[in-house]
Amino acid sequence: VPNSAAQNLRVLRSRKLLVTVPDIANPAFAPVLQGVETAARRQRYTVLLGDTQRQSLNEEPYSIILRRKEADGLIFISHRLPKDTELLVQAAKPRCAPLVNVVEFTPHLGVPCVTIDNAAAAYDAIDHLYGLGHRRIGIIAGPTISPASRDRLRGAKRRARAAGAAGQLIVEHGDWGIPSGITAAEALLDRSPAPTAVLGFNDEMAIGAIEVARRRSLRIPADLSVVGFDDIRIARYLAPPLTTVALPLREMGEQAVRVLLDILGGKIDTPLSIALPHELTVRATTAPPR
Amino acid sequence: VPNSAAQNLRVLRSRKLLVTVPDIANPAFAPVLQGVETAARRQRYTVLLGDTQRQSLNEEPYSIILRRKEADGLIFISHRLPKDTELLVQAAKPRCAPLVNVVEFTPHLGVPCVTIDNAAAAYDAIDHLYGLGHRRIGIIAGPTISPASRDRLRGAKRRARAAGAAGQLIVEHGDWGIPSGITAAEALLDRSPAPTAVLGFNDEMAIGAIEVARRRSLRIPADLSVVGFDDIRIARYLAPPLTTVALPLREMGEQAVRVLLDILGGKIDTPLSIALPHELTVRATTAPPR
DNA sequence: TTGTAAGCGTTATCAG
DNA sequence: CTGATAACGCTTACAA
Repeated sequence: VPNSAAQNLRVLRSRKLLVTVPDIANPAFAPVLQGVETAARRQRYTVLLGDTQRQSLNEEPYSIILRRKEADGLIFISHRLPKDTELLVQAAKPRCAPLVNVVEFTPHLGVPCVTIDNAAAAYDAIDHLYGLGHRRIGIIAGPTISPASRDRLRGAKRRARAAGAAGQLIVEHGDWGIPSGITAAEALLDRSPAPTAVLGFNDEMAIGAIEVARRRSLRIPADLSVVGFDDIRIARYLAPPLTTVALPLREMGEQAVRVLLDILGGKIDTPLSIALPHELTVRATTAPPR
Repeated sequence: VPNSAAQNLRVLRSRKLLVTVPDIANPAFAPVLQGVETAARRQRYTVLLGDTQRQSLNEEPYSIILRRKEADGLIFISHRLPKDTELLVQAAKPRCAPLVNVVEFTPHLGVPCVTIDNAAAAYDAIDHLYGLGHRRIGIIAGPTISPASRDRLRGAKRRARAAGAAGQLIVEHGDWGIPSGITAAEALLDRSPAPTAVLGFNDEMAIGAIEVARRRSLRIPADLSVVGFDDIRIARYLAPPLTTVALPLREMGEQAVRVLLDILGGKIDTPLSIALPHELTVRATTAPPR
């Protein structure tokens, strides 16, 4: 059995892919990781894992990994290029640096990304609520800096404008975590008139909204409808089961590996970004308003 | 910036730790991974991730990684030694091979492990239910082959015997996933007399029990009490918030790294296993039986 | 077909 | 203290 370091040194290639996530404990990222891991193993690559805990500071050691050729490429779930990787992008011009974003980016900066059509997805979610008769809708968006969140906001507003009700859309921003969803939902429900429905830009923040409803003894969906984003594993087991925009998370991870290996293989004819289909999954947290 | 492969070849050490999990999407493993990642980075190690999807077949490529010196050591969450690593254990005798188990093992086979006192933890959970007045208790255990599950079963039975009610404990086995928890809970509640409380050996199977209660219109905790294990992040946000035995998952990951690095550093005076404290976290799924 | 040698980028050693 | 040199284990190219 050949020694890995010697082999890597000889061929100048590590057959390792670095994956950085903002927070492993976010249940939406696990399927992405599974997809990455599966696709990587199929191509005889292994996965180096980095958890940045959403701290820019924690990204630095990982950009060093790339520069040390400890990994051949990087797949990152983040709303920004990891610290110090701009250099790599510049250095690789006019070709692609071996970086691929999943989930959080929109086509941007010459960095390939694997996403969904975020605007259309949010449009669909709001459309569902309008179809049920809701007009005053609260949105728990992600951080204002997140491209995915911005796109979703754009799609949501477009649907509201189409109904001539853009002013009826009220927005709060969270950080994707449950506690921030709680805070945002409190603010939303304190408005008057209060919204009859809340759309969270991920399931965790939607869970925050459900928690606030519970605390205020609002029945879901009778008194308040809730829609999430992602379709994490427990979404269907919440009480009541969560209506949510399902993302093909696992496949997004697999596709990210494909794109990255294409870049590494020198196939520059790779499209710069891939949008996969989403699907509104209607369960039991949405109903007509009273 | 020095090249990693050359450096590794020169010093015959990769500063990488391989971590294999049976299923990344199990929310209990994420905090363990975070602990491992944090502790590893602190010691300037990086983490190679492997997801075995509970398939013995998928373990093989990872034992090769060790043999190729692609990683210096292995932390594994599994009820068995990964395929082909028995060889490493034998080869290292009488010293420790660089393998450490987290969460799933009990002191066993000369493989160091980081666990909790599983028997005591289950004893405490059953004791809580007895204290509330429950006598007929259903248990959703893990696979019969899992050492952790066996120890928990032993502790639960000890508490039941202490109350002279060992026969009142009824057991079904799941595979740690929600669907298996549903199946097991169905079987439990079909018994007559039906149990007034259910203890799941992880939170996901407990969620399965809650789901069955919902389907049968049993109110929790009025008609059925439920206790889980792990204290995953969403446990406190379930409706009602889940009573569960909290495991120090993150710290278990950190300790596993410490033990592994001690082995790698040749400190053979390392204790062969570490048991960390658990804590029964009482929330709202438990109450006296009607 | 089989075998031999060079060199990948470090670090550690040893001589100046 | 500074600078040349060998060796880590493999792959590949080339010669026998």
